[in-house]
Amino acid sequence: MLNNSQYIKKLRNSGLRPTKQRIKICEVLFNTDKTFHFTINELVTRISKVSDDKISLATVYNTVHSFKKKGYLKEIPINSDQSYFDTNTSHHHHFYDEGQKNLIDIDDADVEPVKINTKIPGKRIKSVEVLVKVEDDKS
Amino acid sequence: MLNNSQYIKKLRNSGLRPTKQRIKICEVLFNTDKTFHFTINELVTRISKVSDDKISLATVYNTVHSFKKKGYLKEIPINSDQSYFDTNTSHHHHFYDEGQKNLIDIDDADVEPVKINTKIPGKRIKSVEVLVKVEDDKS
DNA sequence: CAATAGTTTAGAACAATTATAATGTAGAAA
DNA sequence: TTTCTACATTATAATTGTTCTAAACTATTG
Repeated sequence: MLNNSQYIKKLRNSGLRPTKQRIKICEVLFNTDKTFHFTINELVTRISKVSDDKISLATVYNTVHSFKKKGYLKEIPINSDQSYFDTNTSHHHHFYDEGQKNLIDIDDADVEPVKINTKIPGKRIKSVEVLVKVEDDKS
Repeated sequence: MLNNSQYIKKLRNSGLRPTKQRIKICEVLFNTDKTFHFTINELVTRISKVSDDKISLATVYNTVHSFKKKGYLKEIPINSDQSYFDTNTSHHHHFYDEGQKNLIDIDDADVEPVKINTKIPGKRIKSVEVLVKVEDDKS
C-alpha cells in the first residue's frame, strides 16, 4: 500500500530504474491490502483494466522476473501449464485444488514447523514449502 | 523388479492393454531396484538406449499419464520448464537444487509429519508435499 | 477369423515463455 | 540543458514442452 514515489524509491533502491511500466506494475501488484496469486496472463488482464496504455507481454515477463529476483514476488511451486506468482512473500504455504486450479494461502501459523531430519552435504536449506492438494469431500 | 509377464499382468489388471510399447516403458521405469526421477525427454533417451525400435513421443506422453493415473508414477510439484515424474510412489518429499536442477528424495521417515491446523470447507486433503529448496552452503 | 474398441503414430497445433534487434528513455556527465 | 550511454521496452519471431488429430495398427472378444 504505497504511493508512486515510494515505488520509485523502492525500485531505485534495488537497482531497477523506475520506468512508468514498472511503476504501473507495482501499483497493480502492491496497491492493495490483500496479497494475491496470479499468472502472467491474469496480470496482463489486471493491467489492461486499470490502464489505457498497455505494457508489452515481454515487459510483464521481464518485470515479474526481476521482482521475483529482488524478493518482491514469490513463485509458487505447483505443476501447472503456467507459473503462479504470489505477492505474499512472507513464509507460508498453499492449498491447491487441482480440479478448479484454485490456490489458497495457508498461514504459516497454521502449519506446524516442518522438521527435516536429514541434509545434503555442502548444501543449505533455502526454503521449505508445503503444498497441500485438496479435492472435493464427497463423503 | 518384475519380468515381462508380470508387467503384462500388472497392465491387464489395471485395464491397460499390454502393448509392446507399454511393456518396454515398464521395463525402463521399473526394472531397477532404485527408484528415480525423470522428465519425458530423459525417458525418451533411456528408451532409445535400451531399444532399437523407437516409441513415438505421443505414446510416451500417453503412457506416462496413464501410469500416473493408475498410481505407478507420481508427478513432482516443482516449477520447471518441464514436468518431473517419480517412480517412487511411496509417500515422501524432495530436496531441489534450483541451480543444478537436481532433485533428491527425502525419505518420509526423515520428515516429521506435517500438521495442518486449518481446512477448507467441503474439501478433503489429498496429499501433503514438502519441497525443500537448497543452495550451495558457502559459509 | 471377424469385429471392435483401444493404441500408436507422425505431424500439426497450441500455449507459455524466451530471444532478437530496433527503438526509446532514465540518469549521469559535460 | 544537451549529450551520452547503459538500461528498458517493444513487436514479433523463435523456441519448447505438451496436446491434438485422424489415419493406421493391434489386442481382445465373440
